[in-house]
Amino acid sequence: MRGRPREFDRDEALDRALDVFWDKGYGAAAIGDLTRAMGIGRQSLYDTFGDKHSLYLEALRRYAERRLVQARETFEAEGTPLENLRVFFAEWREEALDGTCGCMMVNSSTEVGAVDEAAARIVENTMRRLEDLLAELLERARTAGELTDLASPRALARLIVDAANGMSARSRMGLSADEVDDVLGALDAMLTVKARPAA
Amino acid sequence: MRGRPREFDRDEALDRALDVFWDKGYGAAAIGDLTRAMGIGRQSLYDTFGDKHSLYLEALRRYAERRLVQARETFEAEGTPLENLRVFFAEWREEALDGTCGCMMVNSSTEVGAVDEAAARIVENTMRRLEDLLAELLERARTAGELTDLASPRALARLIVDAANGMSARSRMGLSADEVDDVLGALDAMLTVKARPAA
DNA sequence: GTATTTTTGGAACGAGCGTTCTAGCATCCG
DNA sequence: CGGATGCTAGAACGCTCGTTCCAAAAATAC
Repeated sequence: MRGRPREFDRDEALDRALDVFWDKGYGAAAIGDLTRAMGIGRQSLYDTFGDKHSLYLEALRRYAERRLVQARETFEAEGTPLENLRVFFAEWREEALDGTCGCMMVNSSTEVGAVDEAAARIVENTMRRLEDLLAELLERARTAGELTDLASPRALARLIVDAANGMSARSRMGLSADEVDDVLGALDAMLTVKARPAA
Repeated sequence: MRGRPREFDRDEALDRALDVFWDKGYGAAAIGDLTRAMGIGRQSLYDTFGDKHSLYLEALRRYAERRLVQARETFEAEGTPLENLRVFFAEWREEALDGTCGCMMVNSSTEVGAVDEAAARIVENTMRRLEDLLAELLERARTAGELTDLASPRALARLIVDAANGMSARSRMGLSADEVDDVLGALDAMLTVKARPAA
């Protein structure tokens, strides 16, 4: 007596919804846009995901988790810490040039960050965890003698996160490869420079 | 036969509207919020500013112009280029710690940047001009021998703009002084470091 | 078969929005 | 004074949206 089974894949539908929210934001994504992209009917959406806000939070959590997992995998791959960081930079570069949507968490923080506490907490936690992961990686780089002593690993991690988020905001207006490479090159040079011993 | 004169100051009312848009964004700022903050009636708003979108663009232009003027004044003050840049950092620090709204242009770029072309153009032009001002300042710092040769003035300017915008996005979630100082300190150390001549 | 569940889609509700219209009152100029 | 303009406030329009209700069809389990 289990009745008719669901015809769509829940995770797949959630991914489609994620794409819509990522592109349009929360407010501008209408239910019609969502059901069309997800390939399901209104009632199925409400039965499966509750309401629009719940669906949004679930998509945002999914996005955040995916980002953290990717960063962790990159940071814990084989290779020196600095090499892994450069892979992270390369991934960041590709996303800045390809996608025109920016980082969904940055978008969320400015759109609903002031009103939606649940979303704000997700964004805040994720950014802090990403900062922690970066700080750990830089700590290892320092131990390995790969890192500049210009600033603490924590400070450098914070600068990198801010630069990434800032570029995400700019990526909406179309970034050239030069602009991205300038920023990444400056960061790279900074991280590896050895200060002159005596002024 | 000129009739009754306007009772409110147009610029002042525009500033109040700017505050509302800055705090709530475009979509979440209702006409009622605007008229209440501006201290005028609905009809006066429409007669004076056209409609909501025109008012928003005018407020955004005002904000952008104000930011550019402030940056230019800071950069062209007495003192060495690097001293002036540090004043810029101090102003940036204060805003990141005091205001919880972030930079209005960053907020605009994520909220309406995808839909509102007029707003996107304002943001884009302003950010480019700010980058240019920073690059000129850093160029002068280089000439004066104050600047690192780790990266070009243009690249450093782009990094600074991205870091500022990224911190703006984070400021919505409440930043501690440590977090801000970490980023500013790392940037400062980077800009002034002299690379070791030989490895 | 029956019972149960999911599907789809139409219809409607209710709320909020930007905007316009209207009417009445206030203030200025000539 | 009269004419013109600005202010206020209420009412209404039209639109979009999220959400719910409902009914009929389809697919499973017993």
